[in-house]
Amino acid sequence: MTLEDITEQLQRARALEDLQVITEQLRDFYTITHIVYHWVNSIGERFGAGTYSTDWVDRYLEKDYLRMDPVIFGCLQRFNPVDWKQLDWSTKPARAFLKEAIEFGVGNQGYTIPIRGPNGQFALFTASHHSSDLEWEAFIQANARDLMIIAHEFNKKALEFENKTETMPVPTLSPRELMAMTFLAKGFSRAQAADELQISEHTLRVYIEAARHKLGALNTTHAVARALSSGVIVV
Amino acid sequence: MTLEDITEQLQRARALEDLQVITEQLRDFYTITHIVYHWVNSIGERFGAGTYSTDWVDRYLEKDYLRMDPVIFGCLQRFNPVDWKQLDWSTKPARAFLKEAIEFGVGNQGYTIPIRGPNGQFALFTASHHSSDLEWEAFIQANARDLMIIAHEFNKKALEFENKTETMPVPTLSPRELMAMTFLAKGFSRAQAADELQISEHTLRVYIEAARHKLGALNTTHAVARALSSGVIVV
DNA sequence: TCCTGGCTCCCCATTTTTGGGGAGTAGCAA
DNA sequence: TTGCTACTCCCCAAAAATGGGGAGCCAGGA
Repeated sequence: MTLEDITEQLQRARALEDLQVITEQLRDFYTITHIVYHWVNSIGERFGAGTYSTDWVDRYLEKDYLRMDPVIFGCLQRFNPVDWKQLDWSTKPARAFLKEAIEFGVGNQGYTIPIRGPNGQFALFTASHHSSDLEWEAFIQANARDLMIIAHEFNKKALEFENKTETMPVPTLSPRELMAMTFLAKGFSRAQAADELQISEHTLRVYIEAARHKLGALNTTHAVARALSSGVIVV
Repeated sequence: MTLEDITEQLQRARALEDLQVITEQLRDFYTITHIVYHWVNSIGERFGAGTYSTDWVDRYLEKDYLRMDPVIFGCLQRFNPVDWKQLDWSTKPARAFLKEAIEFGVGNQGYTIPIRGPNGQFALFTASHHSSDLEWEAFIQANARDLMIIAHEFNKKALEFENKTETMPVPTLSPRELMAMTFLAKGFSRAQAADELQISEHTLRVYIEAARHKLGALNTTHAVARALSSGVIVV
């Protein structure tokens, strides 16, 4: 089975289970210990496909390691893929976590690609292996680009699956409504925003209300949050 | 000059001007009309390197086309690169905008890759050309992967430059502060959020205030907006 | 033509938020 | 031990936001 075969299969994937199978194929293709795709969607639900043992996944969730995993933390602040060696393992809990991970069969080497989608969607694609630093470096050097492309294909699929289920069409705000929301997002009070737009505060209120209703928001803050995370406005 | 030469040069780039030169080299290498990298950083500043005429850039900024450009709008909601033909050009202002863009020398075809970095950073990498649909499709088919890798290299550099100069370090919110902001972003009132967190509303207020100060925000809505667009919280 | 949508203005009372202040607990690290 | 940070609770008065209502003007599409 070649890499081309696998990516083709990835593009044909129809459900989450297919992604699971593909992580296994990739692991075998590269003859490494693990391939994992881990995804936090726009409403905070988590989902993963990968070759970690279920014991480890269960333990990870149970102990809420998400909150202290240096890989997650590092990737949230980075754009580039990270080799695990680059991360900050200096704190005690971080080292304990790493030790436990290795006991559960995670490789001592790892390379994780952060992927970001619209609406704050965030995902990680990880390759992990038991090997020496030198071997691992060579592996990364040789395969970094392919891994990145594959990671993106995975995320494409994950978003595709998500969109099938729920999508609220993004409402169209009028120019004044956009302005109003933008000023609010910038921290202006209603009075200030009205002043800036050279209209009465009462009028501004009408826009905010209109925008709120269009966005299906419960209050002004919610409306601004929705407008921002749906990309309707940019601050 | 080969593509390898150009990417190597990209990796050696030291300043924004270097990126400008590289867009020109890429344009010539692919023999297309334009290559543009456009970037909105975490504090809303805009920056671009590319081969568009300065006339067009000036006009674009002057008319505030950012707010109605379907390319921007489409990319904000998508993960995949978009061919301009897929976008929604049905509104009148959108069509007028396109017409004007073509008059100013922008190609009738275009392919734009959205790129997202940490802290809500967002960038676009665009290839544009004057050509038939078929020719363009072939070009994209042949070069999509390379373009994506190049786009990522560009963004890597841009983030590198940014970090050198100014960075308002992203504040670290405590778990409770994060919860508070998250509930507010979800549209909960303070009373509801406090209820949800099983604490008094007074306590919740302390968190909101603390988060506000850490985020340098003028009011709650502003704080939520900043938390969202800096990626501190995800709703 | 009529009708819709966008823009503008005004009133009311009620609820919510804000901006200060202070004070005690627990846990972790130097 | 002595800090520091996170978490929890409380008071008050002033400012801001909310949720209804109504009304007129203009432009563009059916």
